[in-house]
Parts: sequence; C-alpha cells; structure tokens
Amino acid sequence: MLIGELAELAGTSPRTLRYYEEHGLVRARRDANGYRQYDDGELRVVHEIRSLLASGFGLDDIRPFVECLRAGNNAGHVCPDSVAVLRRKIAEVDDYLGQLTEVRRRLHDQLDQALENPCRRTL
Amino acid sequence: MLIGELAELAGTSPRTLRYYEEHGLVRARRDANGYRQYDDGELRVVHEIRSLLASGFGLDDIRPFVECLRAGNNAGHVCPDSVAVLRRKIAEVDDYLGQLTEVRRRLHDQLDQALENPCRRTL
DNA sequence: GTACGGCTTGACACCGGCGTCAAGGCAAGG
DNA sequence: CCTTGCCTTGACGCCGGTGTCAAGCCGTAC
Repeated sequence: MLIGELAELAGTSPRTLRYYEEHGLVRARRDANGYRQYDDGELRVVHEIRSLLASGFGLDDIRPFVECLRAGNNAGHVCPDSVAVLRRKIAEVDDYLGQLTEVRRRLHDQLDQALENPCRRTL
Repeated sequence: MLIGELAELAGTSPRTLRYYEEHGLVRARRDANGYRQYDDGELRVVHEIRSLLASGFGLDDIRPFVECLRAGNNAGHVCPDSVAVLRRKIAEVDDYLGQLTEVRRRLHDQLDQALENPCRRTL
C-alpha cells in the first residue's frame, strides 16, 4: 500500500503519515524507487494514533500503545507501559476538569454579578 | 511608575507589559527620555488581564473588560460587551467540559478493560 | 516528446503568550 | 571615564500537529 492510499483509508494526509514515521510511530518498507510501502496492519496503527490524538495525547504518549499493538496484542492499551500512560493521562484530565470547573464557577459568578449590577456607562 | 516597578507589583515582566500595550490593553505616557510612565490605575488593569488570562481568555477577549474598567466601572465584567464575551466563554467552557468528560470516560473504559485482560506479551 | 499524477525530501507558516538575546540610550555613582 | 542598572525597539525561539510550497524523481499514457 502506498502512502496516498493509506492516507485515504485513514482519513488523513501523506504529510501526516510521514510525520508519524519521523517520530517513530508508523513503519514502512521501501520500494525499489524509494516509495513507502505499508503493511495492511499499519492502518490499524494509524487509527490508534488518530484516536489517541483526539483524546488529547501527544505523539510521545502514543508510542507505547503502538508498540503494544505491534507486539501482537489486539488492543494498544493492554500493555503495562500503555496502562501507565493511561493512568497519568486520566490524572491529568481529572486535574484539568477540576480547574475548568473552578473557572466555570468564577465566570458564572461574574455573569450573575453583572446581571445584578448593570454597568454605569459603556464608554 | 516605570515599567519595571509595575511589572514587579503585578507579578510579571516588562516584556509582558509591552506585549499587552502592543495589543492595546495597557496604556502608558512617555517621559522625556522615552521611558513608559504608568498611572497607578494600570495596576488594576494588569491584574484584570492576568486574572482573565488564567481563566483561559485570549488577549482579544480581554479587551472589552479593560475598556469597561477604563470607563470608570468598578469591575471589568459589568459592561454589555464583557457580558457577551462572558457568555460565549462560559459556553465554550461547558462544551469543553463535555468533551473532556467524554474523553475521561473513554480512558477509564480502556483502563478497566486493560486490567481485566492483561497483555499477552510486552514485546 | 511531453504531460500528468503519484512519490520523495526539505523547509517555512501557523497559533499565542511570552522568554530571551541584541544593540543601544539615559541617569547616577565611583 | 567607566560601570551599573534601568529603559528602548526589533526579532527569533518555543510547542505540536499539520498545511503547503519547492524542486525533483518515477512511471504510464498519449
């Protein structure tokens, strides 16, 4: 499979696939002409990457998941390293949720206060 | 008040104050030597900026709040423009909270599943 | 021949709020 | 006179994932 085909199947761009490869996530053999040749399994890998990116992971965080998939597991998140990253990310998300909730509360307070005390003048 | 003093009082840097000025948020007169000279009221403005930045606002979003303060109101969020931005930001935060909650759910599911089905092999 | 569509690598652009370095002016104190 | 420490403007770096353009190779079809 050539890079354009894989990009099409994965719903992304050749540029993006080269970027993933550059960061050690996607693998490709090379044709005699230098073209990247992808195994069918790489589609699965790319899907895993896209899914985790959408969940807020960085490429570095994703690496263990890809390695886990390559090791023959039927899911990328069952390996110890992946689990460690998962736990860390969940903690980060929880922390961020707390901060966002606090921010939301402050904004609501300001809004309520503004509605009670309308402004004296606009400019 | 010179830029270094204001920066000190506001807990930030001269670079940052120049940046705010460049974006139309902070104002300064100029001494004969070209040094920025700040009114005491600017400290309040800078605090408002820092506070809103910490809540996830961008500098452009903050401008109405600063203008509101300058108009003589005792809080930056009581003017109509500020209220509009507040409403928009609250909606954004709510939306993001929803997404984050969904992500958190997915991650928890993956973690639980990983703990039930330990990996066959790591590499 | 040449035109086209795939591919290759390399490199710049973006966003936003700064850090940081460069090169220089100004005031004060030794 | 020289140092020190403020200030000035201008400009590049960062982060991260991707778009996009350049310049060029490869293969096929006309």
